[in-house]
Amino acid sequence: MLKPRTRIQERNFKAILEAGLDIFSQQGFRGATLDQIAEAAGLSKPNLLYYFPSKDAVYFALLDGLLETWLDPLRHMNPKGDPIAEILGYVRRKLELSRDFPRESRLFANEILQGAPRMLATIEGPLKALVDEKAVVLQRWMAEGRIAPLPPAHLIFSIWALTQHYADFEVQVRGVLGPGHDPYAEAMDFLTQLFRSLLNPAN
Amino acid sequence: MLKPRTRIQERNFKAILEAGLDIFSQQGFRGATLDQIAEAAGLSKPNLLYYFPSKDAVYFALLDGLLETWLDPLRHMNPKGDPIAEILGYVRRKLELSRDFPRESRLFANEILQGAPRMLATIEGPLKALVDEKAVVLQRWMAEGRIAPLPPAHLIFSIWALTQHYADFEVQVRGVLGPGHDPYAEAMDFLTQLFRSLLNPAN
DNA sequence: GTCTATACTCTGATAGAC
DNA sequence: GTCTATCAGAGTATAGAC
Repeated sequence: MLKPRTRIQERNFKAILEAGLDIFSQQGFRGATLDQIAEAAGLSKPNLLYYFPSKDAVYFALLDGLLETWLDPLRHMNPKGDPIAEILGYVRRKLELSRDFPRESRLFANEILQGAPRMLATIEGPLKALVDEKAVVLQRWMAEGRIAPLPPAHLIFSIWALTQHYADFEVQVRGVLGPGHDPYAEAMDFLTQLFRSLLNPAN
Repeated sequence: MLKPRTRIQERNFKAILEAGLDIFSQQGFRGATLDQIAEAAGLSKPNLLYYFPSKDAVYFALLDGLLETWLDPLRHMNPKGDPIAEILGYVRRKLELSRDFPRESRLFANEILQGAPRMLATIEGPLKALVDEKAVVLQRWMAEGRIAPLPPAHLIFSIWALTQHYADFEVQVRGVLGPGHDPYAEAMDFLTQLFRSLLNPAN
């Protein structure tokens, strides 16, 4: 993969990644074609392949660039903060990611749906490690009676599932709600209420 | 599409649908190839096309056959039953669907992720109608103070998101949990607790 | 750096022998 | 009913002119 040096290269490089995100997130890896990506980027197909040596290279570049952004909110959960506030903050940031970066969410969803052929190592490595680390924090909060006792990994799964649903199944959400709704604003209130009652140690 | 008449036709017909489910659910519509499906079904490609006139025909046959099964648990929610028991029963049946038919769940997920090009009418028609109908029931239960007041559509979304996550993101769930777990059994307990606390009218 | 032309492979679908 | 052979089109990637 080329390292961009000039201003034109910089611009084309970004245009390709932007177009790739558009197409890959909607069609999956195999469904996307270089023709579509090149056209969306405003380049010829050979020119696209001047910047990236292959279709795979574009896809990998997208996956790599995204992972950090995606894991960041969980990393950000502070073991020394107030448990409820920290978890609700995580939910909020994760939902904002779904709202502001739905294509990125769908790109991941496609990859996982297909059995994560290109990300299994990441899932079983860094992702599992991060979840395990945060599970310890959650369990301490539970042991101290500051939040209700729950299986920590499944608590994290529930946050992922509920927030990503609004990006990954956006078509369905909007179709079922009909016009005149703001799905993400409504989701924010609903999820706050959901996790408040779930985490309440009195339950 | 051929109507199966002999025993052999019956068997091949089912083999094709079974193989199609395998491949389409993993690769999405565009990613799947007739070669893959034919091989998985133990037939030659031309022979497959003797039973179904096109790739689309196989895909549509799968979508059609599934919709009923998928909507059934929600239909089954009884307006005259006990609210908490009815909703928890719905959660349980939906989770059992994810456990017993994960490929079907992923087939739908793929379709929705790609913008539901072949199912938008169904979503905005029958599916929306069913959700609207059940939303009325849920709102009555809320008005009567038998469950906590919540946006009904989002309550239903949360059931879909939380149960389907275990099928659609199974690779991730298993990868993060590591060996020695029974994701669905754990999910059943967790989701029961989650919806009990969420629906509790005292909250 | 970018384009035209093209090589080569894969894929959906058809023809026709048996 | 099933197979071999094959077509037309789309797809990834490369060569080479400018």
